[in-house]
Amino acid sequence: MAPLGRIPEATVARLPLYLRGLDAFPVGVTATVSSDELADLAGVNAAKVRKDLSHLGTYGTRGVGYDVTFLRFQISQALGVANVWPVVVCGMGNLGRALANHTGFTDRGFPVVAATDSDPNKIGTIVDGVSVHAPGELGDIVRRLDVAIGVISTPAEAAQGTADALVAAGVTSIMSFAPTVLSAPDEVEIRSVDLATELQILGFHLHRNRIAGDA
Amino acid sequence: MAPLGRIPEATVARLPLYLRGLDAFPVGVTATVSSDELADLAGVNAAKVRKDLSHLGTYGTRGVGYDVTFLRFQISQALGVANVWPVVVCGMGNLGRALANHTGFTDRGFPVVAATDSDPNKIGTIVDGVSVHAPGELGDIVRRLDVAIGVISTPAEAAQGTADALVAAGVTSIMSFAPTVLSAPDEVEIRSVDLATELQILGFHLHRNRIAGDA
DNA sequence: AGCCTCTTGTGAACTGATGCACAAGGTGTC
DNA sequence: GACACCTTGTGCATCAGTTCACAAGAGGCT
Ligand SMILES: NC(=O)c1ccc[n+]([C@@H]2O[C@H](COP(=O)([O-])OP(=O)(O)OC[C@H]3O[C@@H](n4cnc5c(N)ncnc54)[C@H](O)[C@@H]3O)[C@@H](O)[C@H]2O)c1
Ligand SMILES: NC(=O)c1ccc[n+]([C@@H]2O[C@H](COP(=O)([O-])OP(=O)(O)OC[C@H]3O[C@@H](n4cnc5c(N)ncnc54)[C@H](O)[C@@H]3O)[C@@H](O)[C@H]2O)c1
Repeated sequence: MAPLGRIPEATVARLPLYLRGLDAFPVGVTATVSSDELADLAGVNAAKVRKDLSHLGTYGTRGVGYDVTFLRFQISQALGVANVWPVVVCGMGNLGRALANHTGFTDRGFPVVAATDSDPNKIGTIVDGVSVHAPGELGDIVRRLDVAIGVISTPAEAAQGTADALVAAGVTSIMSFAPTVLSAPDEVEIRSVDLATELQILGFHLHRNRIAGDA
Repeated sequence: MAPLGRIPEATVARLPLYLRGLDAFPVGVTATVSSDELADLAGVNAAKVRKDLSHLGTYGTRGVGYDVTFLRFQISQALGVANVWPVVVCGMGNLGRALANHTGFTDRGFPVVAATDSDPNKIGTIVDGVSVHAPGELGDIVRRLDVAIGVISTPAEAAQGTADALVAAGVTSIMSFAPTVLSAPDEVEIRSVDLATELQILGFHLHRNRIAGDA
């Protein structure tokens, strides 16, 4: 019954999964989906689906389920997927190139519009359709291309400096792959994707099971 | 005072950060670190550091802090970082290549020992020192090279099949980049790294702020 | 020794998220 | 219209994780 109140963080993190789950239904065709089905498609449980959707003020129909088209619209609305948020990739190394070359981002409203790199051999080149600039031009790029999100894929040593430059240019959303802690003002949202840590968490469980197995 | 009880998931996820924070101290030199300092280095707060470390049964010294060398040893012990867990990368495209080429993983005990790809032009080649095999050979590879962790960087359509093959070969730890839900037996630990979702979460906050700003 | 300062370890309150269970409300059939 | 059948929406209990606040312990200084 919440018309448009605050949406819990945990719910926000699942909305994209629901949206993706709805891709299983053809567009334009009238269909309904139950919380049970959607739960399967998104890999969560049905109670969570219902509670999450209730935060959107979305009304399904009791006895029937949710109208797929309307639900898609509601979630898109909440996430603001109609917007296009231009992305700048800082550090066109192995990872940066993979990101820039990835079509899935552009499709979902996150086009990579420019890149920076400190390597003189890369500056001025165009990689996968993305032009590479000197780090010093970051401020210009952000303003000129209306960049909303900065991706940090530089070595860890350069990450904080890059973050500072992004913040100085007015970017308030950062996704970082550098294995280091970044500091920034509170209003800047930083999502740190730490793959080495992910592997270490897997390693922890392997280690624990091995010990348990031996005992 | 917990000697070696169950460690909460949230704590496990932070242990690698503490370990990384301790890199700020030179090895072999005697030094102590307070929960406050370590909190800064890991980007969390001091209370969390103390509670987390208390789960390891680690004892710091009141009035002084934690002995850096001993703490490093304790956390390493808990995470089992002394072990080496061989990794197979499934899908040597943009992302797979970046991962295979990344030295940071090998350094931390996660060497990429082989890869698979369905592209006949890639099968049989060696990319960045990693030999690429046909998907059908996955079982052999896992057994022969004692693979512990499977990375899925295939297109989403091929992800479930790849996961099934990994599980059939006895792999119980999977890190997936494919934007899809994977099903597997309960004993298999799957960590899904969904970059498009991460961006959408950033997009949600941008969207919300934009609305708030207009109001 | 006595005292002061520092920092840990932890009980306890609090917060946010999860999952259960069921009444409320809708559909379809006879 | 009445009844049988579904599935939502939500109140409530529960759980995990976070944060506070402080007593207890350790070192150092006089
Ligand atoms: N490649 C992976 O699979 C992987 C996995 C986990 C984490 N990471 C992390 O992601 C980051 C990038 O990894 P990578 O493998 O692409 O490294 P890389 O060395 O291939 O690329 C880094 C790029 O950043 C550029 N660079 C350096 N300083 C810069 C600056 N100040 N501004 C802009 N560009 C700058 C370099 O010239 C280089 O091209 C690293 O922090 C790494 O630890 C990478
Ligand atoms: N590149 C990125 O930055 C990025 C970002 C987010 C998510 N992803 C996801 O990661 C995955 C890989 O992305 P990518 O950009 O590397 O794609 P890609 O198309 O460059 O690479 C995919 C590779 O997988 C191989 N492949 C196909 N079927 C296979 C199978 N059954 N077994 C083994 N290999 C198989 C293909 O031959 C290809 O080489 C995709 O699911 C993508 O959605 C990538």
